[in-house]
Amino acid sequence: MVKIKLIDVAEKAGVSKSTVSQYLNGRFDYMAEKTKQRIMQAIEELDYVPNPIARSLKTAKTKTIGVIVRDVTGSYTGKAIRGIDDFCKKNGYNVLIYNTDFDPTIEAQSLQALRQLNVDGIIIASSGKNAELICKFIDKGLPIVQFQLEHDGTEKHIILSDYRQGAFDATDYLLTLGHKRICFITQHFDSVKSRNERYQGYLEAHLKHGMSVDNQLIQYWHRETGFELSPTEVLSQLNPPSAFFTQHLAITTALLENLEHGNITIPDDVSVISFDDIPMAKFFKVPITVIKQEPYEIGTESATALLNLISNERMPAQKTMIPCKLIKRSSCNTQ
Amino acid sequence: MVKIKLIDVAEKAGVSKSTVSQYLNGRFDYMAEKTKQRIMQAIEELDYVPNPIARSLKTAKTKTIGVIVRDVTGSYTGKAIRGIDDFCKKNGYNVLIYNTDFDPTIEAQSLQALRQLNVDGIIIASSGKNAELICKFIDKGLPIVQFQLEHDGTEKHIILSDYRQGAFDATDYLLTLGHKRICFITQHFDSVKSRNERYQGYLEAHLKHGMSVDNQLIQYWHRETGFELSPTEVLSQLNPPSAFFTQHLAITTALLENLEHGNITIPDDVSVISFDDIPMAKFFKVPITVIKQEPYEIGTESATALLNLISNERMPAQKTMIPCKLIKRSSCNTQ
DNA sequence: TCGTTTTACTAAATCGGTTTAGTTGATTAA
DNA sequence: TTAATCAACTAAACCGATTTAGTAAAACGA
Repeated sequence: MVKIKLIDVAEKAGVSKSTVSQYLNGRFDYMAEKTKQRIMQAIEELDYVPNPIARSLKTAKTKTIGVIVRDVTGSYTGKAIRGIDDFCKKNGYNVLIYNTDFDPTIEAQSLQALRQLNVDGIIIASSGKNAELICKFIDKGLPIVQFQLEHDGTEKHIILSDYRQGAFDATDYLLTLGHKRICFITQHFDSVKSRNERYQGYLEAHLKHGMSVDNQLIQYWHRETGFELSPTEVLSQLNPPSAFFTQHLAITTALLENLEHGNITIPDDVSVISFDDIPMAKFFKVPITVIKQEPYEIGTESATALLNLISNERMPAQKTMIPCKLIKRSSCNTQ
Repeated sequence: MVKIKLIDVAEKAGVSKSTVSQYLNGRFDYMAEKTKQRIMQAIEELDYVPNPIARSLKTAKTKTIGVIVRDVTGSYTGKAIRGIDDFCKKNGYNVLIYNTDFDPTIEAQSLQALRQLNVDGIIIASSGKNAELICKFIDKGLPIVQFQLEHDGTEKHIILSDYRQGAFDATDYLLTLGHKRICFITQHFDSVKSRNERYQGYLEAHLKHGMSVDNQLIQYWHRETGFELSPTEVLSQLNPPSAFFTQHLAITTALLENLEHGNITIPDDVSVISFDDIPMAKFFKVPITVIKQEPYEIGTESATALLNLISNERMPAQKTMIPCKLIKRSSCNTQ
């Protein structure tokens, strides 16, 4: 198969390479109508498609962006990627995905790899451990948009759920149902702003109901080691909570396992509300009430922001928050 | 930020561009040890990284492969992609993902797009509607590996589950439990070999148990329009089945919805077994017994095959089947 | 009528590597 | 001693586009 190239088109149309290139790039300022026609026809007849590699070499643009996530396999991440990809494809961009598996070192390597590949921009759900590297890249002119998690609040362009509102709604709902002690299970705050925001929402809801929060109600879960204090143990303490509010799906899964293991029934023994929607939740023994995020929309918003950033060099920093939605199912009892 | 290029390295090391290029490509045949050292050091000091675009232009290799799937968001597809990606990254390849949303037209466009991007190869879970295009590309020398679904059996390189064995095991299990009438719910066969293979497995199991199959037991589901005859209706027929065997997750979901709606309980009223594992199945009201596929492994196998094909030009055609595994949960009763 | 613009196009440099065809000096074989 | 071989490099062409600087002819203005 002989690859048709620009010079073939030029010869066929009886013009120079330059003119064909002008045509391809829509610079018709000083081009005779009939020249245009001839080039168009030559392209048509030869079934010519420009070589993006050659173009990239000269323009230093690849029409490709990189996306760094923890794991495409996750339900939030999968949908976010779909949102990013759909928007990018629609705008002529390709996307390269890098999985970090929650490892900041791999995250750093991915950032480096993407830069070496000359991507036009990067969308990253960062661990927060590579803030300096990200800043360095931004300073060097590489457009970067973050999503999913805010860390120190210095992020320039970031799109995420309105965690405060989501956590507020969840807590408010439970308090309205009459719960007095709601156990908030989170990963360690580690100065991750998004985790704190949820906590703020939780606090504000208590404030609204004129209630205070007992520190014992804040419980921690680690990705590697699980719960610091298992939910069943929490329930056997003095003044146990009547509800659990888990901050993401992995915690919810661990919670459900633990409760099942301890023969504790939802919602009779304890109510449960979870951040993140659960696939096929309706078939659960107890369909879990959740705060649903909109990962697909977060994806499209991130991609929109990045492509803007790519074309508009100097865009003002901007933080976009997508509202969460309370989906009532049957894991919460009135008290 | 000044981009370091090959010529900078050459100057610093006091050699020509060619020599540096030789070094980069590991052609040390006639290179003095101290030259090697000097180049190495220059690269080190300048923190030089070759520009892959420039390299691609000359070599006509992009170190990128394309993957065409229906939807990354699916649990099978997501894991398969992870498998492909992990293997490719490990071998210095990047992967571009194209989603078709089950639309053969988009599939064709994706194939064209990937070819225009000069990917080194393509992995595709094809709809079967673009067999000629795929053949044309293969003939033109573009390595292509298929996975997930076999259509006319003429596929050159293909990796998929051993559907016949999986369906056999599922059916055998139900028959052993004493079921006499098992309803097999599938999409229309449409001469898709993988769907037929499942059916063959289903038949063979019956054969083993000395039983015949009633054609009424084969029921159809369409992606757009749902069931031809709803499961509840099937159950209200003369000689109803005592078990359903669904051929993939989307059908299972539809089945469960329909049964719930008709107040039919699993497994008391009817047993259910499903192809494809179900995420978080253990929390279901009735944890569904499934035939689990190994999408991650299918992904890595596909990638392995493709990279071999890319380097070994003429590889013999090869079909790889990954065994399925029966996961017994509690949706099947003894009869 | 002659200089200045404007129009319509092109030659050649460029992007950053790879690769081919040499070149040079030293070593070996006849 | 001299041609042939070999080791260690290099000059220059090339990949397929874009872009800059420039040219020739036509149109315009005074």
